[in-house]
Amino acid sequence: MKANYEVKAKFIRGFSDKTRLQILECIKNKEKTVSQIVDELNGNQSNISQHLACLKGCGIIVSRQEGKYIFYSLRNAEIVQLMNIMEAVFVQVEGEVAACDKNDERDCCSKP
Amino acid sequence: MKANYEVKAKFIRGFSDKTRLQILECIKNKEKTVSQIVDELNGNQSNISQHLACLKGCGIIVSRQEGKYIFYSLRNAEIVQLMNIMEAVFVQVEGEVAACDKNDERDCCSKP
DNA sequence: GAATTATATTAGCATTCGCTAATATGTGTG
DNA sequence: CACACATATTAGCGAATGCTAATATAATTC
Repeated sequence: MKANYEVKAKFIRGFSDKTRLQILECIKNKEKTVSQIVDELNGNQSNISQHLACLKGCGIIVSRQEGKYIFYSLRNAEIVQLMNIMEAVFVQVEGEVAACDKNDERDCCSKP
Repeated sequence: MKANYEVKAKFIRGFSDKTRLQILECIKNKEKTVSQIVDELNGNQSNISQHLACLKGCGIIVSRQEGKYIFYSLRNAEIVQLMNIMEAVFVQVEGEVAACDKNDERDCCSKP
């Protein structure tokens, strides 16, 4: 059981950003074009585009072109399942994690 | 269905680092002390300690003290399940994600 | 209680990351 | 072909992150 932790970390990092989580939620049930996503999230086109590239590079989403539109969707059902389990586990610890945030200037992770 | 994406992202970020993934794997089946982990991973004590604090702050692991030792273990069975699913989904996309790494200097996510 | 061992914290640095603004590419339309 | 619209890319900045080395705290042992 070898393990490439670097690459695995990169994969998971795809999920570890608030904007990317919103994008994933946004396209979870239905493929959407970039501009639809930008609209729904009320986001910046460049920013969303970059996050989409990230998610694609991480193997989390796929795209298909239709005329001048590009539709993005989750890669497959396993990704959906993973998102659901993440959510389920997250709600268990949410309070604790949020609390950890409160009392420090440097991030919870590296912070003293 | 409200959603605090900031906090959720922070939770997931706990899993998105190669050292933390190694730590989690290391204590997956059995609680371990800091020095055991440091030894097994051949790591830096300060570094490991900081990552443990991060994982704890993210609600992923818990600790208990026994004399001068502090034992760390995964928070609960759901975390194990999440790790397993992450692994299962990861192996599907591993090749692709690794490839994405190759050809760029800036990170896969933000990189041109 | 001095020395030892185990762990945590701090500080500082180099790198990565996420964002915005500007520009480029590509595709359809008059 | 000129123009509009959809998306991608680039550059640059400030903030977050991960690392190491040094120091602090806490519990243990002699």
